[in-house]
Amino acid sequence: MGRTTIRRRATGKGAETRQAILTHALGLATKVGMEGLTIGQLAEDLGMSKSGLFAHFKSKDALQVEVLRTASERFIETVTKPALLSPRGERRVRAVFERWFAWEQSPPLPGGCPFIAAAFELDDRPGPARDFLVQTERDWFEVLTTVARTAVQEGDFRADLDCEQFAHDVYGIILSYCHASRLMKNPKARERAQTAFETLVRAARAESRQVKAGARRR
Amino acid sequence: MGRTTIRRRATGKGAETRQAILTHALGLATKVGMEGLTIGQLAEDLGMSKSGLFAHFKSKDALQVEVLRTASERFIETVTKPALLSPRGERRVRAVFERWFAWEQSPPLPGGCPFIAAAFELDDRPGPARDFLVQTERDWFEVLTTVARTAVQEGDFRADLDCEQFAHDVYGIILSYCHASRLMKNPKARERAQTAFETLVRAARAESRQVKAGARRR
DNA sequence: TACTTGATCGAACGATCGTACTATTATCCA
DNA sequence: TGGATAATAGTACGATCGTTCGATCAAGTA
Repeated sequence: MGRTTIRRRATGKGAETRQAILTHALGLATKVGMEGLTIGQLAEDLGMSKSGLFAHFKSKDALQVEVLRTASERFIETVTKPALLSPRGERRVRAVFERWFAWEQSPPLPGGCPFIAAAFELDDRPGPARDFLVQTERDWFEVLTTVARTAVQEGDFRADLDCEQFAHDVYGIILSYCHASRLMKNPKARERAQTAFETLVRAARAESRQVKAGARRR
Repeated sequence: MGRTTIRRRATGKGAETRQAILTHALGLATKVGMEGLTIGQLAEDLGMSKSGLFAHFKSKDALQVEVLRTASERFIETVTKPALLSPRGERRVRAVFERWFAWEQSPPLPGGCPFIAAAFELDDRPGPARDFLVQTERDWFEVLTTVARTAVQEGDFRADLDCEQFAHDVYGIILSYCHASRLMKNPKARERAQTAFETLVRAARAESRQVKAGARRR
């Protein structure tokens, strides 16, 4: 019933190399996918031996999970935490949306958001990597839903807003942005996403009462 | 300047086997992805030798392109053509949307829409497969944009509707449906997609004048 | 029936995959 | 500083990858 976490030293040389591996692996995974990740390629890129690298993780499955875990930690630092510094309500919803683009375009992720790539890669491949990803995406949906619900509580959004539908719709905007931007190389992708988002927010707003001053955007 | 198409017999035993290969490969690709496709696996599944199968395509790149071409042809038969039988206007827009779900859930595609999976798999991998996919997606966007524009011409949709934005938004609904349905196994995925679509259509409708009788749904 | 052509097979290529073992070196603490 | 332990390297394994080549088999035409 207990955690099956492996005892592992948090400090020392090993931990450093391990982090270096995961950082590089994450960036690589955004380009070649999670299955495209290769022990041999990673070892060559980092100038170490296959077996030396492999020893840090005991299987490729485990490596994939650790890469996703690394991504998840960085996502929280890049998107969730900063967004929670914004004032509750619509502004926080906007902050989450904007931080997400900072995440997607950040230099450590040359191929874009690893979760989205993994979502369509692993959706039909059961295993620990897929399981971990699903949990991560659940957490992300909960963030989206919660900030929307907060905006309802603050009176920015309609009381009868379906916050889960709102979260679902926001993710649709994000996904179509990735498609337009990464595959189609459409220069208007960001603009289209913003337009869709503004429409969605406008429809979510409380119309019947004047909201407390300044709660609207800017 | 000429086509680089290879002369190939359209009939005979070879063409039959070739089709059988492509049909099976397409279904397999929806589950394991385009890179996950393997000559050896295909050969074993179809009970033939690797080299015998390989002879039909002269490289894996070519095989991938042919799989995408097969998918494209079936997509047109399953989605585009039937939708064009619906009356012009909003009803045709709805038909395209509905036919797409029939496509995504059709038995030959056990892993869902191959284009969407490929879009996120190949977006960072230049090559002929990616090039072909981009063209296919361009065509699909053009279908979406055109049916929306037709609805404007018919007076169902607002005259100032941004039809490309509409197409972009519809695809966002479709993408978030795939995410919710395939990865998250959310039973409400279809429902959420329909809700989002109805909102989008409602916002696109011409409100200022009474549209010709019966053009509204049902 | 002979010959041509297309379709398929069998075997093998070098490369690379994930993984397992055993050394050897580096690091850390008493 | 020495001895324990962690980190890395070396080598090898069986499997599978895409691909090549020559042989064999089937079909159709003369």
